[in-house]
Amino acid sequence: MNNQDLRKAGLKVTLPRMKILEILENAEENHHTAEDVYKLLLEAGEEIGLATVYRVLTQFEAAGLVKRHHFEGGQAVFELAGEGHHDHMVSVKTGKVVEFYDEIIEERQRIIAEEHGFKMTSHTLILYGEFEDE
Amino acid sequence: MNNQDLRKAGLKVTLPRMKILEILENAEENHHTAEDVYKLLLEAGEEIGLATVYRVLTQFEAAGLVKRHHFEGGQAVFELAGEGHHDHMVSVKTGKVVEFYDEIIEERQRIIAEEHGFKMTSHTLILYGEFEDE
DNA sequence: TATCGGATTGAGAACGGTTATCATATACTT
DNA sequence: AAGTATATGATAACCGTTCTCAATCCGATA
Repeated sequence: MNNQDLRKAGLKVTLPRMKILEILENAEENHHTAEDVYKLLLEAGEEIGLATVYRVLTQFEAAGLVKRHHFEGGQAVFELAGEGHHDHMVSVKTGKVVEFYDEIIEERQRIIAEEHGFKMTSHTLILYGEFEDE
Repeated sequence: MNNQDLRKAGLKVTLPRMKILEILENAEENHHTAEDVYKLLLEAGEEIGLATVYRVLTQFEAAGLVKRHHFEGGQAVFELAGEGHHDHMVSVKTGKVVEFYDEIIEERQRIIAEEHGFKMTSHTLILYGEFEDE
């Protein structure tokens, strides 16, 4: 992910955009709230405004570079959009997020949608609970 | 659903609580935002405050009488909690909601959770799209 | 490389949904 | 019917997010 990707997305290459991409790529966790990203940038010594973080993340989302999820808790979380779709398992205790993909579930969803005359454009499946080792 | 249910839930039987239950039971739609309920009550000539609606719905939720869902769009929606669990199909065009249940999906979720050492306590599956006849 | 014009930024105000505050009104006990 | 604790309604506060707008930056052009 680099300047070319930004340009391809129709976005000027600016410092805030590059820095935010950098954070999303190099952070330990894959899923961040806007405020997370903002704080990480401040800690890294960058001068950036929270509004810019929200704006840029929204632009990245529109460009397909990141995905936005609404887990429980009010704040949206963002992740770099890799190639494939996946669903999420979220710890209600620690917030830890694990991704998974199950073709059987995907297939059933398509079938159910069709049975209901429903043209499905997206879906979200989130499992809440806690990991046994936490 | 009646006064006994409220008492059983540890809630005093008050006018606002009864009226809100009534709305949830008799409305055309199964899924309502707090503001929906509020407006329906006003239209029905009731004097009630929005704060009360939120409070009561939250209490109902805690008592297991209603379920709260976070579909896209920011506002939470509430539905009477019937016996069984189900998932949702939401029209991004009209907001129409259809419920469904699929044992294969449920089963796969349990298996996947187990495979990840994850103690699942709840889950949400929402399909977004539009119905062919709308 | 210096200039220019439109896009982007940062600070803070504004916003929408929801929750907290608090004085008043209302259920349930005796 | 009276007393007491709980519930209510109006409104302020709250929190995450978006909007506003003057100042700044990017990058196409000369």
